[in-house]
Amino acid sequence: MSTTTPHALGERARIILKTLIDRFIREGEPVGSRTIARESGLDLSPASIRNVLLDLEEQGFLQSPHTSAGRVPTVRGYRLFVDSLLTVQPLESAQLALLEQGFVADETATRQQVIDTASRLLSGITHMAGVVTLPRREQLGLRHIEFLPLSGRQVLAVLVFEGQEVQNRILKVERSFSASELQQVSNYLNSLFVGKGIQQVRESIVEEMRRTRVEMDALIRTAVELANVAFDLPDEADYVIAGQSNLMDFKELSDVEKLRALFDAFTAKREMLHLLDQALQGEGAQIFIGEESGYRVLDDCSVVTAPYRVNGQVVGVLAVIGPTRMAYQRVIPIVDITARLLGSALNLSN
Amino acid sequence: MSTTTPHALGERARIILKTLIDRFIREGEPVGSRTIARESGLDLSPASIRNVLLDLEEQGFLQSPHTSAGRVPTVRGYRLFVDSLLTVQPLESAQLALLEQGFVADETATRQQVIDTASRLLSGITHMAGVVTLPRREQLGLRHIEFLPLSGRQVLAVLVFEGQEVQNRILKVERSFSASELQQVSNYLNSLFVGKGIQQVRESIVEEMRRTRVEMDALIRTAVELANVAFDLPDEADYVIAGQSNLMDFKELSDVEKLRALFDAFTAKREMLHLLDQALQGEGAQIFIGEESGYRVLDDCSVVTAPYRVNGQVVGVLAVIGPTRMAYQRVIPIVDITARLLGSALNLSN
DNA sequence: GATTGGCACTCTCGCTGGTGGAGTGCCAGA
DNA sequence: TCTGGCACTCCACCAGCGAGAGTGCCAATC
Repeated sequence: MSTTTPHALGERARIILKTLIDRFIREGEPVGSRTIARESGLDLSPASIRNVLLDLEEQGFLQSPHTSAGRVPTVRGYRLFVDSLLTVQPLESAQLALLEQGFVADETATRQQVIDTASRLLSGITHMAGVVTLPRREQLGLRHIEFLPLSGRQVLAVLVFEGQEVQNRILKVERSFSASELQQVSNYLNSLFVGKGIQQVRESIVEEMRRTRVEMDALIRTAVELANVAFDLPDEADYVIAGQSNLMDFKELSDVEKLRALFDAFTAKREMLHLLDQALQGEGAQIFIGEESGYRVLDDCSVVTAPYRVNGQVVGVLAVIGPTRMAYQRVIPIVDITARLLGSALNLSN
Repeated sequence: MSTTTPHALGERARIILKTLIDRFIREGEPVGSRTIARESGLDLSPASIRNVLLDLEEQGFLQSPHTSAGRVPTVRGYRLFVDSLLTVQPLESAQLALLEQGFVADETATRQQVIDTASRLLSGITHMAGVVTLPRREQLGLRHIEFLPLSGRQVLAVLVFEGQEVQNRILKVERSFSASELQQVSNYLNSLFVGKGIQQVRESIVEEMRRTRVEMDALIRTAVELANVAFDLPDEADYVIAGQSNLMDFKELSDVEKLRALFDAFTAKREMLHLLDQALQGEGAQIFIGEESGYRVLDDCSVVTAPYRVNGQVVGVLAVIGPTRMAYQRVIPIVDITARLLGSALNLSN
């Protein structure tokens, strides 16, 4: 690369770039030198601004749709903006209130309801799409396990986790079990597993299975076998999305083809889940701008994510999806705070 | 009304109307007299056809977008077409196979999965939006009820219904209960309620409560009170939708405003549920064309519905939603057969 | 009397060329 | 180093035009 390193930008260039992007985010139209001269606060003529703009364009931070149309940020421009130019706004108190009200401690709310609320709030406040992944059970401690006889060769397994999460599974079994038999099985497994995460439970099961071969207690053997089936099913990741249709209002996403591809990706979920998984690792808010996400359908979108915690463990992530031209300085704190509120709402009443 | 009654249409007019609508459904563009002269099989010149078209337009079955643009069916035209002109096609064997494969007896499938499959199949085969309401629990018999102690003042209620339906509810209670206490409660309630529908259960509860005032058995009293809470929560109607984005491909729905309103209605669900409720009453397939539905957002859409049964009881309805210009003769049997297949898939393994 | 060919009419759609405005790049002068 | 001036480019908008499609009506025909 013969271009200078990105951060060799002078103060003036930085101010001009920031002014341009601020303006573009607000108005959505290419910004010309005259506008910047007026708004930047720098006492410079449009002509001088133009020189700087030319530099910025050469360095790949800006581009112009055509010769006489002002300039528009590139992905690289947004990146610089987000990383070092942006001044994160404190959340407006009205919006904060809205969020807090949304999560008002309602002890009867199910996990599903809390998650729905979160994604609806995200999309409602930002006017974009809000996404919340379901808590990964891998990370949640088991509160309770129970097996119930159904008719015939069916057993109902009920797994209760921290964070309001209840799972039912209907198991097909070899022979029928009596209620009291299953009761004992449940008791035994509870004493063994409660408090552990699924991963630990699986390890325990393996260990128990080894032990069982030696110690020939029929009950324990049954218990371990049932547990093995109950915990065998894969831990499918999933998410809830709200406000998809908000995206239809952005003119930069008005290409029907692309919009449709985007919506299809939302329902197919696979790619989105991959992306959101990456955000699970990171610490705080994370931002994927345009092509950075690596998924074609998101080329014209940015994704702002933040992980949320239950019991100190990161169990999921929430995100706002909108056009690359979004008010990052507003969205970032919204996602951040919602993540915290969601975490504590799920912690409640464990 | 001075106009003649709708069915005073002569045979010739009927043939012409049918030809026109068939063609319009296939091609999507206003149909002119020449086209009809060629396709109708009638040995008439375009000029004669025009005379008939004029009549049909005066009677409100057709309209022309502008003076020189051929003609297009009105809602009334479609209605007549659907009610008495249409020749329902037998389902293509390829599609039938697709449907049957989709519902192949998989005993491990949950109710949710079966429903999802149904709506996905509907939308996949028709290339429109597929909707399936969840089975109304009101109509489903109870297979099993169980109460489990959680920590503190929480009790987990598990309700298992016919049709693979399992419901969990975390109840807040006045005092904590022991496992064995709840076991007894569960046993008692099972003996009382199993096999009954929710409505009957509620009646039983009321009756029991009256009895309880006299007979002062603490256990029974507790049981009835818990049951009262567990069955008190409302039976929320809900549905699953698939292939929403298919609708974006129809040029007649390309108005972004309207499309957005439609999508919002799908997520809000309320209006849609009202509409689908109506279809619960009817016998077989039912069709709402354009404004007939009574909901603005559906003005440009038609909805083809059919109820489905579990244990002989109508418990839900499925629907295909698309533009008024849809291939009714194909869609009707698809919806019909899917309804039957869904019903038997849910009956399975009760 | 129903049917038909002829015809004038209407409306849309796509193409063309012209104009005004916005913004640029560059250069010469301060 | 900054600035005013200037020629240039490109888009968006509009009007005008011709082709094409389809109509309604009328007079002629079977």
